[in-house]
Amino acid sequence: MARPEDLDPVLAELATRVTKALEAAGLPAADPEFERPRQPEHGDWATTVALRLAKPARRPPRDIAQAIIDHIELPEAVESVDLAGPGFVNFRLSHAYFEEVVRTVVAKGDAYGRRQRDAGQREMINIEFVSANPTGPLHVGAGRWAATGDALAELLAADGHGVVREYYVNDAGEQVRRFGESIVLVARGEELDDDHYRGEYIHDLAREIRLEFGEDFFTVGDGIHFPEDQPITGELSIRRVRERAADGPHDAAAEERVEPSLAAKIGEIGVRKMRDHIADVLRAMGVEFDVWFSERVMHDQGAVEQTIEDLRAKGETYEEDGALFLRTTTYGDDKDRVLVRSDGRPTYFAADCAYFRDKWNRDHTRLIYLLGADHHGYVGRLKAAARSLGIPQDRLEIRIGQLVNLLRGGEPVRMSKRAGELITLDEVVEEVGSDVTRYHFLRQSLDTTVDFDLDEVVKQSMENPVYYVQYAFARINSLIRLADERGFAHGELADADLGLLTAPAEQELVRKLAELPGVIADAAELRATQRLTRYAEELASSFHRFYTECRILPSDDLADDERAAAEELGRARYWLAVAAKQVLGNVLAILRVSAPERM
RNA sequence: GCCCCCGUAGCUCAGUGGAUAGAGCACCGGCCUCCGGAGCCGGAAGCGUAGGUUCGAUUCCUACCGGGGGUACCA
Repeated sequence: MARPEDLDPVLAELATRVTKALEAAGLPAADPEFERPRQPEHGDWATTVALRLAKPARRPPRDIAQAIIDHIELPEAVESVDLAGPGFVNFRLSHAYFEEVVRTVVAKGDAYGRRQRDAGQREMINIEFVSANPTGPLHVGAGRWAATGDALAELLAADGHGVVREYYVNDAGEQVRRFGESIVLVARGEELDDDHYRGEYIHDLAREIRLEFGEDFFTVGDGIHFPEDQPITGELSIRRVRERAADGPHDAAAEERVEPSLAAKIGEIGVRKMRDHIADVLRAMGVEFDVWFSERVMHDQGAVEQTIEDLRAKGETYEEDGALFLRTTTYGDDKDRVLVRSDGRPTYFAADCAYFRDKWNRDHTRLIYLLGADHHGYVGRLKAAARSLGIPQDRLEIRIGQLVNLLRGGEPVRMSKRAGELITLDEVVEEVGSDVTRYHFLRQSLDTTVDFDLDEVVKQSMENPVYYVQYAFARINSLIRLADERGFAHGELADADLGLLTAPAEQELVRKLAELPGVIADAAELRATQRLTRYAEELASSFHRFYTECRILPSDDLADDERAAAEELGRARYWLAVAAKQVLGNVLAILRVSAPERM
């Protein structure tokens, strides 16, 4: 957890003073950890160091706390200190401290809350997410990884790290051939087998390819020539998709039905189209990847073979029954994994290893994988593979997110084999919007299974928390707009007397503004986007209360003697509102949820 | 069988060792002469069970109960 004293010089100073007080009181040295008390009556910061010290010092915690209080020299920004409960030492910050917060927010602007790190503290993080196979449209669950991965990336950047967003495209191998074969068979009007991809989108692809390349494309076979630089264009209209048949036994006969090279070629084209479509959908959700990493290119460049050779040379492999195994059990995996099948073809796991090597060689200091719970079984072998390749254990981080239940009116949307109707992500985004979709996913912990009820999300859209937050933002804008229209003389922040902000609602709001740096640091460290959405809701709530209780612009019907005071107070409140807008805007920017001027 | 996640208010979820466990929805009662009522204020209601560690456990450990997912020379 980020230490508050690393983020705030005042806290750092206070930590020093506590340490000195311990020394002056003849107590053992200890790290004074600070936390924010839940109850406002308990002050702004508390340390539990007296409770921790009770045992080693063999004195009652309250005595120790009192000794600290007796010996401490308070920094100027700390107004008071007191002893409470079993031995808490509570500190209350001065009003001047919070006035400074408002000034800092306005001065730093978009940078407020973000962390600057020294070169030594700064990581170069690669975060891989979504990476859905480009053999079909994205389902709703992928939306969760899109929203969460993207916001986490933004959060890590805000925490001062370098970040690369990456999508691994499985565009090689057996599944591409099978995908291409599915398209060809559909184009020829032939029956599909159980292990073929099926769905309206396969028909769409077949139709499109026919339009672009001609009817012969599906019948000529191996002899056909494909110009490498042929532009692939055309709108893909994917709507209702029948679920592809899965889990079927591998049917060797299916391989003979379409010439392998033709199937592979068509599959390649289909994959490119699907990948473009996926990129479009993700873009509609505000997600832009820095790297689309092609598995096929990696194979073409011999990186997979090279990696297998490296592993063999390092003595991490052995042969058995004609297959080459990687000894992943050495590194805690349940069983050793096949790198090269007995028929000589490398497995996908071999490609995963090569991909690891490539990523690590790109000078990242940390590799984050965001995977769904359905891939939980891969974690052991991925970690083992990374270690086999010499990637330090603590540099690879695999986050498992629980799955999304797609519901309609409280009933699960069936995903049965043939008849099941699957709702794609682009349909959802189109129907409920990117902001609602993202926010819904970002609000929940990765450890929680999310229910995404199409009816509820649409029906409740007007009472969705995202609107509560956006409404607060729009409301502040409206206020500032109105101030301008009325010619309210808000002057410069430097001239405003922020000392006038003493009402409870004002204090609460300013304190909330002061929390942002810590919230960002903790959320980034815990990889927990829900910390930010909660904070956004709390901040919006604080603003709404402030707005309700505190008149900002002076009323029209004031006597002259009241007017001057009201305007003075109004100026201070105006700048508080400006700071609130800045902070709320900064949070929404990290979440990549829009901050509307009006709604 | 083994592995992972979850069990907190009527419902959906926050809270990864601290003080009186918090939001939203739903329910009940208040607040519009003036800046956006998509708002504000108040009320009722909860840590699956049993042990353990600790000054202190919703949080960490063990067992059990209940729900979800995973356990391929698949891709």
